[in-house]
Amino acid sequence: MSPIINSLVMHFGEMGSRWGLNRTLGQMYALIVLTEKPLNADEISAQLNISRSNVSMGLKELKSWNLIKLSHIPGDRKEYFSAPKDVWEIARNLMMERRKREVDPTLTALRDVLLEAPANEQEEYAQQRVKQMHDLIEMLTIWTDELQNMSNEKVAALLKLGSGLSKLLDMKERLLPGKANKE
Amino acid sequence: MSPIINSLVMHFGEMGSRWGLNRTLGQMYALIVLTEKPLNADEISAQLNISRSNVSMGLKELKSWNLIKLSHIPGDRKEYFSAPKDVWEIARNLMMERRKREVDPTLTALRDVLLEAPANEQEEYAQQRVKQMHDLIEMLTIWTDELQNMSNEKVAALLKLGSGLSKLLDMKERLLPGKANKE
DNA sequence: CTGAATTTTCAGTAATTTCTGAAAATTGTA
DNA sequence: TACAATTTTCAGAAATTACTGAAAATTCAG
Repeated sequence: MSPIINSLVMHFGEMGSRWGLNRTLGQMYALIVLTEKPLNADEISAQLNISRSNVSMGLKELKSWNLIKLSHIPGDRKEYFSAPKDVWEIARNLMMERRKREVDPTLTALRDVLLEAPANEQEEYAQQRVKQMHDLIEMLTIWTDELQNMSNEKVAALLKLGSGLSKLLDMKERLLPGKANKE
Repeated sequence: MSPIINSLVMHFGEMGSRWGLNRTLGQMYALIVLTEKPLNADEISAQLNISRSNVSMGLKELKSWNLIKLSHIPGDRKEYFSAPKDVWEIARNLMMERRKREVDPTLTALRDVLLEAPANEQEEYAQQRVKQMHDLIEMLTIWTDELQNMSNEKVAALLKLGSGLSKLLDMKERLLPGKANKE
């Protein structure tokens, strides 16, 4: 493996655990993303020195995250894997899956709590905090939905706004003062 | 512990591991956030059935995330802990710390790779992908900086935009077509 | 200062997560 | 359909991470 690719594979291995993945998954995905031609499971297993079965489990996981594409080579029965060529697509899918795993269950739990009648002072306070959290998380959720549906170009434009964002908000406020937004 | 609080403590315990924390940390923070009066380490230890030393380590971690506030009660030598009353502040700090741990090191690693001269075809392809990732992550970083510096009200307004966001972008494009934004 | 109260550290243990090899299941071709 | 190629599953082993109790360090009132 080329030194550059190797160092990135190592790095993403380290980071893998900090993101919801794990070391092997991070390494596998780095290798797949950085390699131009699709790889089969044996190649991945050999390059990363991990067992064939571990690769199989890793690929299953990456599939469930929608992070890899499957392809075939004529006359070869093996399956070949590659990453979307578009980093935006990768980022989108990552965001979506993380939200599904990390945020959605909490939103549900908070909603459930809000349906209960508070039994005393303490619970009243707790519910008030739960309400705040719920509202914040719900807004974030709506936002990420919005990002999902935007074109790459539009998301890119939005991100490029950077510090212009604040100004844009002010402008909007001047043009459409206090106009309520529906979701 | 009240049933409502208990169920949330359990839930955040579960989720703790999916976020960069761990079970105990999630439980501790849920308890602190949902309890109105500041808690001391012994109370936390008792309520959650975890060792005093574990609480100490957890509090150290929560401090490093800027998630808790320290206070004292006159005539009591113990330290008391509470969460910011403002969920935005919590969300902000969480975002900042996660970025520091999960994104910044990667940005650095990607930059380092971009400084190397590609040795062959493979490396050339890899660098091209690294460039894409780098640019995307850098934009995200600038954005989160921007969010850090915005007032709560402004962030709230931004989040509330929800699906109005897309329209706002269009509007901007009409008014200031193609205007470049500096960071 | 002294010493009791409190907090922190840390080596060892417990719990959890990840990884492997062997076996089972699936796939596609002849 | 039969069978070789390939992939998946899964029980146990290995590695990692989290937790504890005991001891050390710190803090602060007297």
